[in-house]
Amino acid sequence: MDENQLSQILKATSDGTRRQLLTTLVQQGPTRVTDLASYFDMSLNGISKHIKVLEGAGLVTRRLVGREHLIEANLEPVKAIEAWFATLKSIWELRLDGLDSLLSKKDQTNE
Amino acid sequence: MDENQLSQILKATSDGTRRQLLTTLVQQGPTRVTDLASYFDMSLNGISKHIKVLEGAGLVTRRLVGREHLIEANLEPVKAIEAWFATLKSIWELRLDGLDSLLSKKDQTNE
DNA sequence: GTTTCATTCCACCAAATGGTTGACAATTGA
DNA sequence: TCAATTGTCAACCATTTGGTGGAATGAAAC
Repeated sequence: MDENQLSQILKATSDGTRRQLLTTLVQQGPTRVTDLASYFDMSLNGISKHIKVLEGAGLVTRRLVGREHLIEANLEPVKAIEAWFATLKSIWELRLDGLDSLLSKKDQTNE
Repeated sequence: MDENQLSQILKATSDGTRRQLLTTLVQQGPTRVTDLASYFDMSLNGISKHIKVLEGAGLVTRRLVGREHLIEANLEPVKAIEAWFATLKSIWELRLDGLDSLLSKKDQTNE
């Protein structure tokens, strides 16, 4: 799991506007940049930049059709987040297990 | 699910140093700020600020014992991230189901 | 071929971020 | 009592971020 990539994905999703963009894309399927922008009270340029960030994180792909850019959601990278969290949880439980066995050992030797 | 809180959690975890801090805390249990800082090539103040960010996201709690601050990991907020992603996935599948039924309808009417 | 449409690139701006140092308050221990 | 330890706060700095407007590019339509 690439730390840098994980940072990119988390940072991309940490912005509310970008999460809304993703939600819209997931609901509507491939959508033009202009149409995406129409849902937000923001300049087209602003949305374009947000899309680039999502694209950089792999959360979105782009398909050019004539002069239009069709943007499509790709949820696969979010799995990296879940994997990271799962690792963290497993470390957590490992430590707790260690504490448990330590306690029961103490119990056996009556310390 | 509070959007603002979700942003805070994602932003807090989007930094590599803070993720390492969390990992260390999960491995070692409650740890003093100075001891945490010793693992990183960074000033104590820098670590202190990172801890504040994690604390703001609820990913870490603080217990004062004399002059020492014991920092402890709290993974519960990360569930909000998983919940958000689960919602996104369900919306995704909902749309695909819609497409499926549309296709099968077309199929029935032989269009 | 000119005009219109879709989008990005560039330059700019204000605010947030990640880091530093130095001063300060509280607790500890000699 | 007095010095050392633990940690935060405040100020500062460079960089990144989120936003803007305007020029440039490229395809489409008339």
